[in-house]
Amino acid sequence: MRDGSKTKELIARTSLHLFVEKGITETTIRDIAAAAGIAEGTLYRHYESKDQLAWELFSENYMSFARELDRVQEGHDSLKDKLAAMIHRFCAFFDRDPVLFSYLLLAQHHQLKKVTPEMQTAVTVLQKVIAQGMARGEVAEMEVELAAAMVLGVVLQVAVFKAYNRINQDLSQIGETLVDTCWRVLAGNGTP
Amino acid sequence: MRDGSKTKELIARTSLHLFVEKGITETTIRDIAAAAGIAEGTLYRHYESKDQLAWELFSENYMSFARELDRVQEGHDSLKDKLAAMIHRFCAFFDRDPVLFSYLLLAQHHQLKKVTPEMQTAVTVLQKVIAQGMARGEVAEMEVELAAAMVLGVVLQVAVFKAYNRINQDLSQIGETLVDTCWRVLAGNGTP
DNA sequence: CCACAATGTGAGCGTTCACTCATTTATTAA
DNA sequence: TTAATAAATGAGTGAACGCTCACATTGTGG
Repeated sequence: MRDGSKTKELIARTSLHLFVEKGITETTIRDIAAAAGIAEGTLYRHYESKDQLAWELFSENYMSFARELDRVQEGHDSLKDKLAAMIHRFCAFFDRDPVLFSYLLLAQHHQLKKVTPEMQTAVTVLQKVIAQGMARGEVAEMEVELAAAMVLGVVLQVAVFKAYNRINQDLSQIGETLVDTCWRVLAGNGTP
Repeated sequence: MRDGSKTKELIARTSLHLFVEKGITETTIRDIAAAAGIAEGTLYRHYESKDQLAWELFSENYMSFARELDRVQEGHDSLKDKLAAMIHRFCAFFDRDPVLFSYLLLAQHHQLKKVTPEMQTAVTVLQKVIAQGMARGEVAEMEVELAAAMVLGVVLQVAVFKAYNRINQDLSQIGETLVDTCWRVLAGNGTP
């Protein structure tokens, strides 16, 4: 018998590889099982559904991105600059024309409708962050933009991810963690 | 018995409505047949597959958009201004950072890979149009941008449409028509 | 060595969906 | 009226897919 946690890791690595290669909808449980050299049933000992597997991999990746951003604050400037530049453009374009931005992102009416609630949540969070951040007078403009882009960017990414891959998981969980990370980036590991 | 062409039109209208409402992948043949009050088999008398039906509706819509652009050249300036403004922003953002643009549009590596060939074709066409347009010295800068955005925009739209709805139709057909229209816009109904 | 739990297996279930085809119904031409 | 053609029908087909479950295998504590 194989060690349980090793098998789970194997499934995670194999499926992530296939998801990136072919997309989630196009990757079947049979594909994953065959590629990992395990039976289909085994996968369900470790993950309760394909949705959950995909979601876990996806949020893990975004958590490591968030951790990366934390490290940016600790002085790794070249990554910070790179990210800041990217995110600045991201933000600037969204500021200039959010409707066009959304339109380009999703390109179809029914997908736009799906995303709108999450987008509004993101905007609300964003406004709170900016308002409180400004009020406290501790936050540089770039940092607000960084945080804002983080929230907006990730939420939009999640929305697109969901639209593309037809995943039905809830956004609230990842949303909360993102707001936490956002605050830490803004206030330097402090709590709101 | 119903008149054949009337039935085809009914199918077209009904399915377009459902496609816009729910998306193509989420709309089944049964949905369309039920909504139109016909049997499933009837649909296949008029369209050889769901792909073909979706594609026909989609390209029809873009053809009418192209015709709209033709009419712009004939003096309907407010629409031209409106389109030009929209397309200018579209172009400017693409110019500034095509990689980020594509990334935002598609948000996932495997979808990017699918689109790349068509994108390259579009860029080639675009370069030809600009080069020849400039050489002939007849084309205002804005018109080049308009045409460029038209080609790029529509091809990208088609690519996103395909990625979202998993349609496997070829792009070459619509591509040629687009280049034709492009030339007519540039040269005022002349041929290259 | 045995009992028991944890893990692995893969044939098969239930469902969905695009598509087919034998049959029925309507239209037209002679 | 009748024969021939065109259109419409919907039960049925086969394939794909996520997921289950009865059973097999392996590890562990007493």
